[in-house]
Amino acid sequence: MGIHGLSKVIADNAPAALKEVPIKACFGRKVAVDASMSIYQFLIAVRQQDGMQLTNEAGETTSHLMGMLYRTIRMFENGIKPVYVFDGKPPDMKSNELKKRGVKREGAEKAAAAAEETGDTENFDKFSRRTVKVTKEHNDDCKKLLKLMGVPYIEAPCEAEAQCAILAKSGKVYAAGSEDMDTLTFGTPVLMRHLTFSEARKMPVVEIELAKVLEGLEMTMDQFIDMCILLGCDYCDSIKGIGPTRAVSLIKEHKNIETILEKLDSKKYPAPEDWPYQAARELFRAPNVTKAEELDVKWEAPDEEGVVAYLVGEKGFNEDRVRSAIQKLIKTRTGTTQGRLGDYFKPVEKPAGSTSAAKRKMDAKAASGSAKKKGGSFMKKK
DNA sequence: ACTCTGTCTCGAGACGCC
DNA sequence: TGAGACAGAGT
DNA sequence: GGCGTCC
Repeated sequence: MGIHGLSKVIADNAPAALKEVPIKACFGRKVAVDASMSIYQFLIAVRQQDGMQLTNEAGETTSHLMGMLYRTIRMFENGIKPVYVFDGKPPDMKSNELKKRGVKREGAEKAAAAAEETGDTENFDKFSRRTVKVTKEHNDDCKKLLKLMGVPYIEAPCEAEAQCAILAKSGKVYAAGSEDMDTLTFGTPVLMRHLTFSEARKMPVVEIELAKVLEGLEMTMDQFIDMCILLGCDYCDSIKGIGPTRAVSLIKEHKNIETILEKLDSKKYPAPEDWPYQAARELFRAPNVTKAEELDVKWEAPDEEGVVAYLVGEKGFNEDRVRSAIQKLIKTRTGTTQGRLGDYFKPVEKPAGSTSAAKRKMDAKAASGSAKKKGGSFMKKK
């Protein structure tokens, strides 16, 4: 998934585009998050010692709900307001890629079954994680939970990453929150990575600014898209023998794939047969998305009893834990907690023109960074 | 020397008690 | 699925 | 922070 090696290309060629963001500087931001990707990660990671997913008594998986509940609350505690974006129908061009994944998954399923047969828990654990597939049920479970939590979600017509990018472009949200670098290729002005606020694994939130990526690479957006296709995307093959280094220099020299194909020695570097790079390019330039203006994104009060009825009543969660989790969520919306964090609230989510709060206690680097962003794209707050 | 490919490895959530 | 380390082949 | 537990 994503663009092969793009994150390294950016780190090497446009380091100024990358910025570690202090957690406090995230406060008040709205972020579009790829729901299916999150669910996928939870299904892989949330396991018990024997490698089995968490389930209720009926045997229904609950790993994804567990992850979604706690991560979402943790985001709110840090002032991040997520809007989750669910995948729609994948584009036809992705079917090759999806087929490959399906084949790999089948292999993993056999290996996992064999390991389970022989009681080899280590290998069962290893292979069963590779069999993970996000189903409609997983998605529906999470939509139900999000609705009860008062967290908005969007059903994208096609790729969630593209929809996230549009939301960020329009200013409905500040950034796309994703690990997937192709969100940049879809044109999100800001990509936030490692947006988990995990205490244990201390991974700093990293912001990538598209404008600075292009600046560092000295490319236009169209050139950047062509470079991403050369690096390797989900939609078509790339040219054998062209890796990150040559991809960057070829685009810089020739500006687009058409010219590269003219100039490149096709004996040394033959392009794939019937290479549909133009169609891939079109998917990045004009992806199938719902216009941001047509979307209503609102964060509402959580329905505590509803969440309890669902997670405790249906899914076997511990009631005390769920209630205290929801209390945390409620607290971040109203009351004293917001006051305490208010220092960081204004500078980030400003209505047009209020610069009064520009003063805060952050290190100079961070301060200049967010001050700049502030001027960019923001919507009125509700 | 540099670049790319292939193959291998590992890790992939979050909480709370200690 | 990706990201890093490595060996090996190609330019 | 490490480690057992969540369901």
